[in-house]
Amino acid sequence: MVAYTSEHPPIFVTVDLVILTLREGMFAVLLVERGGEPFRGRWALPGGFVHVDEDLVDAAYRELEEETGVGGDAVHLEQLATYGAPGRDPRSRVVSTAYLAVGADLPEVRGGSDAADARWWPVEEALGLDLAFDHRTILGDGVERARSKLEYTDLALRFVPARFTMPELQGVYEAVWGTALDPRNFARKVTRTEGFVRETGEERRGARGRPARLLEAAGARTLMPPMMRE
Amino acid sequence: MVAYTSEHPPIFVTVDLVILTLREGMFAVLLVERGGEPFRGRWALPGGFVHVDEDLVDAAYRELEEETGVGGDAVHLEQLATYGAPGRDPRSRVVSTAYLAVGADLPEVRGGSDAADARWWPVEEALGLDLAFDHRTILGDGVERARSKLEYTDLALRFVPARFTMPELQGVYEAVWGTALDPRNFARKVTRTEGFVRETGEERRGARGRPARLLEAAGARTLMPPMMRE
DNA sequence: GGAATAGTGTCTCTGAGACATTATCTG
DNA sequence: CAGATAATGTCTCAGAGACACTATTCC
Repeated sequence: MVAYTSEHPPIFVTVDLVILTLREGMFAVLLVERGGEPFRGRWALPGGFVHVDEDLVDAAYRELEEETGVGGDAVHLEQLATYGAPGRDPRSRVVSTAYLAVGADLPEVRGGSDAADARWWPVEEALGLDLAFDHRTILGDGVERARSKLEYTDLALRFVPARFTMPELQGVYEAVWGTALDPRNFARKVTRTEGFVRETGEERRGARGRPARLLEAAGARTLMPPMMRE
Repeated sequence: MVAYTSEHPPIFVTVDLVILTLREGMFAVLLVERGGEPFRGRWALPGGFVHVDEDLVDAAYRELEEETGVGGDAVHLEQLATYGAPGRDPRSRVVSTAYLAVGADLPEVRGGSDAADARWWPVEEALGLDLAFDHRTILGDGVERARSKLEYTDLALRFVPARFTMPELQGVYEAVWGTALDPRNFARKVTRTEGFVRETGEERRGARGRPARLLEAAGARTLMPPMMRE
């Protein structure tokens, strides 16, 4: 490694966020409509520049809070990948580190500091949009990461509140994977996977039908054996 | 996203490489001894600055070739993660995207353009070194990525030549995972995993003992069902 | 023929997948 | 009591893990 000289010109660094949640049982992602050039009027992932003295993950938390109003504790955040092709931003060389955020029932949003509009999109619809920059690729990678992490980690629990029911948890898997699962096999699998969920002893009453028992996380971060995607 | 102003100062971007191979059956990583400050005399991952008009992955290929003399085709390269804590480089703000490289029996190396020395280290030893920057973290992440990708992808085949024997393949798993495997169960598993390996019809003779049949890759990139790490 | 290395079969157990009925609540 | 929703058990099949001997070569 050599000393810094003009041979190694600086590069702009941004973070972009793939923020996933379940809204009314639908797998959804937050997109913002661009208010300025380039790509004015096109939908994009929320994101922004990294400050000079700011860690990448802190920049991601800051953008997350700015866009959703939700603080870091309530939301799972993990690095996805870094996208750095020259020309991905027509203005200048910009390298972007993408983060995946997952939260339970994140709030409705409208507008933003520097965006014309912002709203939740059903993930399948969002994947069909012609997004700004290389955000279609990033979104696809984020969705795939979430889908595969449902298999072998407790990521599904980030899509539901601290207390949840077995049918709600099954709904997470069904919405994110886009498949139907058998409730008998699902419940058996969840129950027998050591440390995944635990009974709270309480029930959720008041709705139609038989009351559902409330569960909570039991602490395991990785699932052995994993859940099977079909 | 706003326009570029002095509010968003540029940042230096580098790539670092975790280059893994098997040398005489030992799981090994390439480290370079730093010839300049900071961290002069400490061991580090090979890496360097990204050029202004160079894609990140191209910078990684370039560094790989500079350090090992091996071109891209022979080596598997994938992005690992990006490390961007302020202060990780004492000189200025540097964000580094790390890549994982895996090749079969990569050549001996000595010295380098900008390094005092370079050599292959047994991975376990390297993990015990006090590496420069945050390279201990990066190395740990790279090794864990390789270990887990042996389970569900054909990454093991990148550690061996195009034609290889069943005991050689088993040796990859044993060296990288650091565990002993049962040859009967191993061969059954490999053989029954659709598209993993195929017989070439040839044998390797000339060594002591019964000749080993030569196998080759059969094309599958992901293994279903996965190999099991103990 | 001896040393070295490659190659293989069986049994048991665990977990996945297919499948329909009963239980408990609200209105 | 009707409608809605939650909860659960059995059978079959596939794959993992434990385990020891035979086959083929070189010297």
